[in-house]
Amino acid sequence: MLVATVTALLNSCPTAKQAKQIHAQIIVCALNNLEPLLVRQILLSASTYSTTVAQYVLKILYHLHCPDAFSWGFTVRYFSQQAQFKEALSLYFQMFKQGLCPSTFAISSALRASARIVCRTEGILIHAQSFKYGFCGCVYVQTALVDLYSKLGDMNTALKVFDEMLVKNVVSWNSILSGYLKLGHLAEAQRVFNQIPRKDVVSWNSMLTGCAKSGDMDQACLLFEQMPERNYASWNAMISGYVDCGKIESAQKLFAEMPQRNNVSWITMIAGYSKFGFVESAWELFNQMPEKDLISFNAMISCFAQNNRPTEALKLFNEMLKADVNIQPDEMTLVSVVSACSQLGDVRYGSWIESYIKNFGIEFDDHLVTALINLYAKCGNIGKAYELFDGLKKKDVVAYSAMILACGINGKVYDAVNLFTAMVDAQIEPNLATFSGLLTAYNHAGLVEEGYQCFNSMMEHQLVPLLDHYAIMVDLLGRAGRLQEAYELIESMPMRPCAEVWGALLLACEVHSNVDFGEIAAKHCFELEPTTTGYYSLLANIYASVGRWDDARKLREVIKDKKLAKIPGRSWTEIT
DNA sequence: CTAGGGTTAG
Repeated sequence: MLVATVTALLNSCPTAKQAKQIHAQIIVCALNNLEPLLVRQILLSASTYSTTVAQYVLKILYHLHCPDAFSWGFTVRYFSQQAQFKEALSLYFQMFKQGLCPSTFAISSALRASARIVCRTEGILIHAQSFKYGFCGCVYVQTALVDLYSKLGDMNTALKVFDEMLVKNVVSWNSILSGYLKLGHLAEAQRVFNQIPRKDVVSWNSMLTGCAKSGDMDQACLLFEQMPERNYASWNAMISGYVDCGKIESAQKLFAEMPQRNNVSWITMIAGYSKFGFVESAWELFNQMPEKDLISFNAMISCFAQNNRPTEALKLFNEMLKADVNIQPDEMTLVSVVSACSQLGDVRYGSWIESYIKNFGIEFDDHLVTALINLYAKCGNIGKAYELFDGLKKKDVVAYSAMILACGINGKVYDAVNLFTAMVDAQIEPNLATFSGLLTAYNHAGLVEEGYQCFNSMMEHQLVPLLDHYAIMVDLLGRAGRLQEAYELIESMPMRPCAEVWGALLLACEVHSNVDFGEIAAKHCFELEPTTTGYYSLLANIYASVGRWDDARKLREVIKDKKLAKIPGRSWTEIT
């Protein structure tokens, strides 16, 4: 590669991520035999992208006159430490292809990389190589192997390697412990924990997290009190445990009590608030954060997107791109941004967002593609949605549900049903959202009996219908004119019906000019959402349609008063 | 080796 080409490439690179990938290419060139002086020039220009890369480049240059196994090993380790696991692995295999004998350095780093991104085949291959080169007695290699097999969930092999270790260290103990915890074998983990000769703070934290994840906060508390030393991870694991079991107040209390907070603490709380719909509290914390990083922005953007505040999500996204903040978004950012765009349901966002993704050099991973399916479906581009769906590497329950809904809102009931059948055939368990999509499909097609059957079949999948499912059913029954049944369904609901549910009935009553149920539905809507004038209009329409002009007029008066009373508040939100 | 952010819901 010529200096000019590489330099131009780097200068035109719009994202740090792409720049990093180009670094990787350059480093391979460097190690592969380019003239040192030429490469030096390239690397120095590359190093302007980050100080860590600059430091690294200097070290590489030191060895450059002879790209030997040591340099390669050093490089693999560097990438592994930088959490660039894919790059680390690919470098390792390139080195191997050159016929160079790997060092324990390279092997243990490559194993670490394959453990972190759970590359089964690669990991096992490297294990075989380390055996071939006689490195299986090296503690670093052994420790990495124990961790690899624990992360793969293969505890038999992990234990086999572990038992062969002449010198067991606390890291290998901890790897075994986290292996069992990952599988949810709490009792086994506890047994291992008790056996660890010199437990360190990681051992305690792992055990604590295991208890918290299984919902046993009492045991987690006990461990937290007993542990000889606490670090950030200990406190954060406790906070995260409380958030997971819905005890947001306890989480809040610990957050306030902890001696020092790091970004993980802040983000755990923000995500916790988001989960339970406390958007204002999340926003307040976010603003108090001293050093906001990518993940904190992602958490906050996701909070807005998940709580039906798409405009604020997009606003914050723009905020992070501003020069004074300048944080590069990643796949996860875009997933929330795409979700926000689809909530706004504006066709224009489709191409806007795609060009953004391309400009930022972001990969279209399955999550992002699923979010895009929804976006295109909402914009009515079902063909594009299908195209994306077919291109998915792995179709999971979310992907199927998104596609079923895509068909549902675009009037393709039979496609939706076929997808559902295909999904069940593929042994993928439908969830609540799957049924939302399917019911939506039946609703759009006005297929009452099928919808009913579908609703009732939820029980067969051990699913209890949520508010939304009831809302769709009420809408379906109501539009079909089966108002009595719709009303009875509402009455049979195990949870308190929200305004949306009564609103669906009210709307149906307007369509069918039914005063009796209309009045009941409206009464509930007025109670639940006194400021929404739309419900008053609906009832007024119903009165008008049966000739009760006086009642209709009275309601229109009420609407006028309410609108007047609302003006100050509304204009305020519109300005900001 | 432990702790934080993602997709579906007329």
